[in-house]
Amino acid sequence: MIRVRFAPSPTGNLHIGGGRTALFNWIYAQAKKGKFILRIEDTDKERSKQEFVDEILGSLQWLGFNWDEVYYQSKRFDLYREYAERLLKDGKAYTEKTEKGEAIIFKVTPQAIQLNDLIRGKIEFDSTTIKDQVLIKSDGTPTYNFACVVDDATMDITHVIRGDDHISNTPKQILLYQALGFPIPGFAHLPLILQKEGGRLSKRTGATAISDYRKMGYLSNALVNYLLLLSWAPGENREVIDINEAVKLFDVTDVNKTAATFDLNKLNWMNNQYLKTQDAEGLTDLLIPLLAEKGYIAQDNFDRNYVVSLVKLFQERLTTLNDFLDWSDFFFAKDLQMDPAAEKKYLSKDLSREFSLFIERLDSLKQFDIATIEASFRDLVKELNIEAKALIHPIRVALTGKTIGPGLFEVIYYLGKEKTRERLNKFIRKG
RNA sequence: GUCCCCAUCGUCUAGCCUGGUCUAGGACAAGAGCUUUUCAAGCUCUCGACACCGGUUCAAAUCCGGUUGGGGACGCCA
Repeated sequence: MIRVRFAPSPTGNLHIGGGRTALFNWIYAQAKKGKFILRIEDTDKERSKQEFVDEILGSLQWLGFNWDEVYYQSKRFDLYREYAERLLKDGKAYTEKTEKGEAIIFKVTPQAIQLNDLIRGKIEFDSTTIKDQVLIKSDGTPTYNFACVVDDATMDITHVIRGDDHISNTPKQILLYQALGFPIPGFAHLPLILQKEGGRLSKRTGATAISDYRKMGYLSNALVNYLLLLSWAPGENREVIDINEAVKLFDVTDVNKTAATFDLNKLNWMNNQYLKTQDAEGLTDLLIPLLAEKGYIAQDNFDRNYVVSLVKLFQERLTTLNDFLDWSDFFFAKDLQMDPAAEKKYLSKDLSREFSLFIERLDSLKQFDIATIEASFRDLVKELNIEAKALIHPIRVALTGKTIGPGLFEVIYYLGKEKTRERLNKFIRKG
């Protein structure tokens, strides 16, 4: 039975890199029908915060990485001490006193250490370049490397899948496995995700938290798909791939060795791919709380079918969920937000006569549906002997406040006769 | 400074293990066009890479060595 773990430290949010590590652990567990274990590494009492634990758990759930077991290192201090004392008794460790208390330190003996990485192959280290390792700090808390080894061994972790930045921790940990007589798990070191400017992803140059992407309106399955493509490919030039399909094809040994740059452009593209193919009802479910928050709809009293229709109208042009909020405002807001540049460009000219005639036509329509609206409009421009777009653009701006948006006749239909008349009237000069 | 990892279009990658089928394929971005009612979407096309040097070989993107470049680690942080 394969057992993998994701071991975040609750000293900050779950960031892109952590999410990606969680993804590869989770997907490997799924692929091998093993267990995915979550371990909260909260040994640093000063920096660990409950709010971060909640945030990390929430983000993992949002991403869809459900765990089979969860552990907290802060509850296992006795265990770490027990193993440290065993090493002490075996003469493999020694104590050192400081003002604060007594630390237990592991004695590193000279030897060659070989790591057979599942992704990178053989890596050799010379232990003479490694200092003696603190196991238990003088304040009684375990160090990262020690707690990590004791936990991975006692939790029967078979494969340690983690970031590249842990490669240099691995020989230290292997020494501890050997000293404790624990079987050594398989190791797979994932390449790091870099930012465009070079170096690791950092808050300074953009969003790093998984929750940030959620807030910006990215779909979890799009984000996961994008992250999966950073250092792994399903083959056959496939990119948009269902996670269940990916599970069938995935193996950790196929992961790339090269660090990848996080590219927002491609994430945007990916999100659009998911957004436009997603079921409109499901999308509506995601949008409703956001619309309510904006005050566009009342939480418990709104026309759901109407919202679904609007979602369908915008769906294929959305990059993020938030685009819907920004673009569909004119359907919900009482006061139209007018883009001044758009107004200047399309509504400076007096179109009173054209608008009035169009309103008359709308009013006399036997049927108010998209096709009929369009037919009567086409008829009108023919009669006026003007180009359709010469009137379409100004009307769109008058109705939506924008130069962009869905087709005009859909807009009129869903806006309704009343609002259409009202908004066009504002641009009809009396006299 | 020491140790470690990595190296195909601007970006993500396929190919590399098991040399020849690679005048290196796909996607994003960029540019052009088509469509058109704007913006998207869609479709077509264009631009664009095996870091460098040497070796092995009849043959190297693919194997080996070095150089350069990039990244990471060297805490009683995790």
